[in-house]
Amino acid sequence: MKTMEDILQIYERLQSRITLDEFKKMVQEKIDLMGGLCDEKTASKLVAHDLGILDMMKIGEISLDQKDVSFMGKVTQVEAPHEFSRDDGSIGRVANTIVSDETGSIRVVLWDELADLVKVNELSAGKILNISGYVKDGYAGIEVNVGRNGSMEFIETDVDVKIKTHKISDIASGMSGINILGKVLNIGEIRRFSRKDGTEGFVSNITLGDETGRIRVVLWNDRTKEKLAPEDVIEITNGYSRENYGRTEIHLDRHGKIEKSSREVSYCEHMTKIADISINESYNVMGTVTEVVEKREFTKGDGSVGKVANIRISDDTDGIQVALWGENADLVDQINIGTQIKIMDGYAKAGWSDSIELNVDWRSEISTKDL
DNA sequence: CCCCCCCC
Repeated sequence: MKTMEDILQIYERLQSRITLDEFKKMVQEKIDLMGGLCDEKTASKLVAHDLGILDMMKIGEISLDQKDVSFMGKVTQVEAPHEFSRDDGSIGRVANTIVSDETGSIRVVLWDELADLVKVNELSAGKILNISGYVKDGYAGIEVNVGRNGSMEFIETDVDVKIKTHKISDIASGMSGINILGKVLNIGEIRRFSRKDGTEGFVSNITLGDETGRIRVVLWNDRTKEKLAPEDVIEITNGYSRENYGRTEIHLDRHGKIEKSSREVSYCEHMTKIADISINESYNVMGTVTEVVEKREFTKGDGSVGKVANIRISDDTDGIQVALWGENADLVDQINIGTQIKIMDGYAKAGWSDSIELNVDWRSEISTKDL
């Protein structure tokens, strides 16, 4: 009986507050009150509404267009709560969790008393929750905060969970909850930096590849401590993406996770023919040097000195201008007309007079071979 | 939350 299913589904969200019998009684009262003008399902919704429960959504439907949302999901990740001081001197607590259902995952931020539930391990991975909160564009994308007017209840049911594993080619700027299985292609140095508040931080980059492409991953602080080697297959969880000088990169901060995996990943380098290059995209290109212009120094906006060298390369489809920036400019000292060049992650931009120029910068890799 | 963006 379909109606009964619908009603039970609505009741699921109320079960921590009233018994099923009480609920059915309230539904009947509602029907009577409406003079028989509404059916059981509608009456159930009205009762739920009267009890302060909003229309329930699937996690995949939650967007910044909503203000307040209610949904049910399974806790798939919990982080240790952090303490902070409020201006009035009191100590606040905040805990981040990831909650998932069969349509997706979302970050749920719990404050104070709710965050304490994580501390005492009452809220842990696998628990099913009914959540009402407000949608916020957080630092790492969309999140739901359960504040004063929100609520969180434990419920006794199960939820199918589909943890989405992304492919590198699917990653666009502004995504959160990014999970990828990939192969480590490249590992950069760990750099230390000072924040405005005087504290110290660490950051490093790796390049990750899968069968759809390659992407730069920025590791922050403790994530830089992971012992990684080229060819390692890793699984990254709960990353977020941002755009940096025109290219999308994935960030992993304290909310993210890196784990080594024994699974296979077939990374294959996808090379693009020069004729297929269009602006504002990243490419891997192979070609022969047909022209070399001496490297030049120039003054940047901040007064410091920059270096650039321009060359031209060709393959069997076309030729293209290439700008070698910074340290890459020194490469012109060892290349000649006829040198074979392989560029990974070059970035095509509009050059002068309608041409396309392939930029080789600090995020690119370039190698040469003399025939 | 870091550092490079810029030439002919």
